[in-house]
Amino acid sequence: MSRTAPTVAVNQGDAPLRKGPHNDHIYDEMFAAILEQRLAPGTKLSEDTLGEIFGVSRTVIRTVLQRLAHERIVQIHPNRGAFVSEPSPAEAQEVLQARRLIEEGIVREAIRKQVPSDIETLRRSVAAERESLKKGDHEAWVRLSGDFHLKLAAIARSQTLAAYVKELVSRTSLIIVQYQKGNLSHCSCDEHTEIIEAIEARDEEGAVARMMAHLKACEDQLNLRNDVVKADLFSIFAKPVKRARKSRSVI
Amino acid sequence: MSRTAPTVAVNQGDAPLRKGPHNDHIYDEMFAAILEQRLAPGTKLSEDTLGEIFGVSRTVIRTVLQRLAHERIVQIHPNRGAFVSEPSPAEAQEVLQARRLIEEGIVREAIRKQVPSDIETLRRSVAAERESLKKGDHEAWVRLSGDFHLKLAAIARSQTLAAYVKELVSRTSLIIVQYQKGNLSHCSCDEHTEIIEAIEARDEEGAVARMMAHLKACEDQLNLRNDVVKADLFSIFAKPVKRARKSRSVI
DNA sequence: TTAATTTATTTTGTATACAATATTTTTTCC
DNA sequence: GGAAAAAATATTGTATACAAAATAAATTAA
Repeated sequence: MSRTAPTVAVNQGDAPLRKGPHNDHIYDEMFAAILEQRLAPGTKLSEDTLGEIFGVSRTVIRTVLQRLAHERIVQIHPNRGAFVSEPSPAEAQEVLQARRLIEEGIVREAIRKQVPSDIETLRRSVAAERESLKKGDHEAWVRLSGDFHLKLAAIARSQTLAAYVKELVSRTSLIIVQYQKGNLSHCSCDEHTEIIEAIEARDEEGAVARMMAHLKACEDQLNLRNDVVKADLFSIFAKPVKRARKSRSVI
Repeated sequence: MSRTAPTVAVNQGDAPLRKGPHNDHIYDEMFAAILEQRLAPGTKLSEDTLGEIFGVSRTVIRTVLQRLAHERIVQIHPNRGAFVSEPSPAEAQEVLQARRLIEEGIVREAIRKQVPSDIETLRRSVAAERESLKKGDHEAWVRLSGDFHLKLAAIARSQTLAAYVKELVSRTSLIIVQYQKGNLSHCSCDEHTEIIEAIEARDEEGAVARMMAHLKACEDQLNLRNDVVKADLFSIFAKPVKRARKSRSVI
């Protein structure tokens, strides 16, 4: 109501406007926005607002939100609405653990199933990643560095595992936004390149070790001590005030 | 329209009729029906019909169907409707492969994270499974034999992996319906018991080996030769008819 | 009769309307 | 002024209405 944007903000021009997988387009758009960290964790995703932005009714927005919720990058609180997920430290560790497990399996399978053109595909992906890093295009870099893992899953020829990896990679992106320690994220290009080389050489243990090291490096740049992150203001600025705060406000 | 069942068939009596997680209840009901093999693969899931049965509008049925579709036990064909999934042989192999990978990790983690009461829980689960088998309650047996794997995932303390296992177990149920070779499904109780004992003894390699053998036994009772399954009538009853069937109808 | 075409019916996709629940603002009371 | 209560507003949950597509039935042509 109070928004100033026009009714159709995204769908202006190219799309047939009333045809095809409207659904998928909006999903892709929102998924990319979260993956590329343009939407911060905790952001409220109002159905009305999104409907205005994409020029559709709440019905289709709802479908998209439920899909994103099932992929755990959006959280729906009943009667309260949808929000970009804020993974807890415990959830973050779960995601990283699941990635180690699944991506080890994927690396082993990729070594068996690979054909030469697959290696080419991986190399191009890393090249694009390096390029985006050089240009300082953060959004492209996040997308491409995840893309490497997706391509690996595709080489393992398992749509099932690929779907899980897609989910885990996007959740990892949310985790990094929330818990990254330093300001500069470590360059994954070299690690990706090493993994490619080990896969090409069919060095199974070497490839697995490098993948594990890569995921470990990712985890090491996180601060998952939940006491620090979720401590409330009182425990941080704890001045010795006589009368303690009363039982926390009931809302 | 032509159905004879009354408008409210399931929701008669106990439920508050207008409150709470209506959604979840219908989801549970449909999930159980598919898992327990009361709904055959390929069954059409009409929105109107389901709405009548559960006494709700298509809106909420739609939500449930989309959720089931994301879990891959229902397939939605755009503009055609939702159907109970019919996993292809290739998909079946993917699912079994994913289970081997993920459940190996879960077994290892369960060994580390277990407390004595966890073993009790597992034992009770297998006892119930054995009981249902003795009573010849097929539906309960299917549910309980899957439940063992879910409980294992819970002991590994990973909701993420538990969700994946839940998905894979229910897909396995559909796969067994479609591709089981003999008529009698092999008794998993003993294998489950062996896994429990190895976990309790903290015999990691032994527990993993037993889990792998268990999943292998499951796969071995399947006939995944896609030539047999999907061959059309002509190739089976191939009489030497002069004029071959004309180029297939263009719709 | 068989096949193709047209018409009718059914079913899904989306928008909208209304009810139920949260949230915000205003009012009241101390 | 500040907290509590009440009213007003906004947002989600569900049902319904209508449009688009697919399926089924009926008609026509060969």
